Amino acid sequence: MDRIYITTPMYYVNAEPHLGHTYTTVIADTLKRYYRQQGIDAFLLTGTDEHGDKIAQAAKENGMAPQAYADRISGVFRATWDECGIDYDHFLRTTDDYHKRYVQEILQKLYDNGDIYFGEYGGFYCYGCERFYTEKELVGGKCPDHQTAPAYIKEKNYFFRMSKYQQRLIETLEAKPDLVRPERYRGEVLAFLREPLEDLSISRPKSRLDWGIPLPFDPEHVTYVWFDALLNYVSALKYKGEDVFEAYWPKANHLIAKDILKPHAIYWPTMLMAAGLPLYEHLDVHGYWVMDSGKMSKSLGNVVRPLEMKKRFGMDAFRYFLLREMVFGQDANFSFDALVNRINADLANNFGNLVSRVLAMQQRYFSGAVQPLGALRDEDIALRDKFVQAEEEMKQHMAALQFHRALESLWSAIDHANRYIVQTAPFTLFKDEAQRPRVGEILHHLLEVIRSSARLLAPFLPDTSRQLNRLLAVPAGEANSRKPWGTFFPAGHKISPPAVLFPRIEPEGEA
RNA sequence: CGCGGGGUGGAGCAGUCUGGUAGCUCGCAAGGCUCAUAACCUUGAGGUCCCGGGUUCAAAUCCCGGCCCCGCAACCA
Repeated sequence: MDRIYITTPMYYVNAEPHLGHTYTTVIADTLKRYYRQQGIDAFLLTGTDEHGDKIAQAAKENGMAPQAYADRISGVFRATWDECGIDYDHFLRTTDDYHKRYVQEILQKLYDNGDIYFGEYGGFYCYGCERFYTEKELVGGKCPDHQTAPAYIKEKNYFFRMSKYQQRLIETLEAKPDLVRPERYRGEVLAFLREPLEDLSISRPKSRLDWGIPLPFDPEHVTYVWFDALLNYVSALKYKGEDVFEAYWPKANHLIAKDILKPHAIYWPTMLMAAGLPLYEHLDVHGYWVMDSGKMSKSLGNVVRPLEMKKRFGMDAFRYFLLREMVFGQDANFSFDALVNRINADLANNFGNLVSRVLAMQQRYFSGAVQPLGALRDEDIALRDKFVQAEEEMKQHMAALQFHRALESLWSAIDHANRYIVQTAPFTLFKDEAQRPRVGEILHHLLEVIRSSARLLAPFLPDTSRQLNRLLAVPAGEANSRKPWGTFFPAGHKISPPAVLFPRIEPEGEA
């Protein structure tokens, strides 16, 4: 059986879930549902990253112990994904015992193999980034990320011999063009690797930071947060069992945003090489959501919180927007106008209204009873083929992570169905008694449209898909039926009256 | 020579990798339908696809050069 292992990053618990976290998690969930539907066994991992300086500081500011603070935020993440209906298989916390043990196991292994050595390091350290900067990297003497002057500190550190694996990593990237996707990020990584790679400092003296995993070979030091966090992708599987690990590693698709490209494209593969593990299959990198109204800011009150979006627009509508609006890999704009526009145009008008008119006619003309089908006419065949075509296109686009195009393809078929109604005009034909059997056929085809849509939408809009199947009275377990067009509904099968799937959102309704 | 993204009808965006009628949403104009969530359907107006070269039978798309805009501040995906 084919398998795929889908991961989100372990979200750093210094902030509560916002738009970015939600996007990554939603595409991960969509992919999982999609692969499952294709008969591919998919395992979805998410979780929280809880060690490090920033967390220790944030906890202090909140007057809490680091663990208590991490417990709270991690709990918010988990509750959020639960509330959003994210179908994850495991939620890892980097403070979980099994994870800590695994990190120590790997550290010991690399130490024994000579890939970790003790050295002295002096340099400009940015507390915000939790990393040292070379003078060359500083911009005007300040950290390019935080615009603050770093402190010069000198300390004994343990180093991972990352440089040793540089050549092998370059060769791997060249041999596997789809290891890092989309292309532009692979290029970025290769560009970075043209410069000599420095060894990675992987420890912090306890005197400076004690909120971390102690090194097994030197309890006076704790593990650098990235070295700790990256190993989660393996430790989670190991925790589930050696058989689970064997089943899913290395069939990993890591989903990340572009800001954490370097740890995932450079640290992580070299760590895997040193640990003697095969590399992941894909690193899938997406862009940022840019707020139309300026920066995302608490003070401006425009922070996008997933649960508020769910409450205000419905989770499926929000998912639709995220998946349809962003081109995977590129930045996209987030605005309420665009969101409302998408919901009204695509979901309420085109699709919701289509379902509504079909079910209304089915109800009014035949009391909901499905009518028998005769020979297909040209327009019926064209309609069916449009959905066959959409499904094929969706398959290609999903393989390329082109969610927006997958949905576009489906909507092209949905548009065709709206045209089909106008062209065949069942509401006119119905006035002629002799034409009523044909009206029954037309509606039968339109019910197939809805059933196909429910199936094709399932990974993207799971709740809507379920609701559609309920309206169609599709028996449990047959939602994914591939029975040929026109053979699914027996004559007399009762369909429910229409329901409003996506209410139109009036512009003045937004704050 | 810091890195990266982008410049496509009034607005917002796809399309560019794998050259071959320039597409979508909104808006605008006219018409149709009345089953439907004032939704749906048809037609129309509106485009030097940033500029200049080059390759080609053919370039928004490939190559070279140039111009302009935007991020790299953050609660960070």
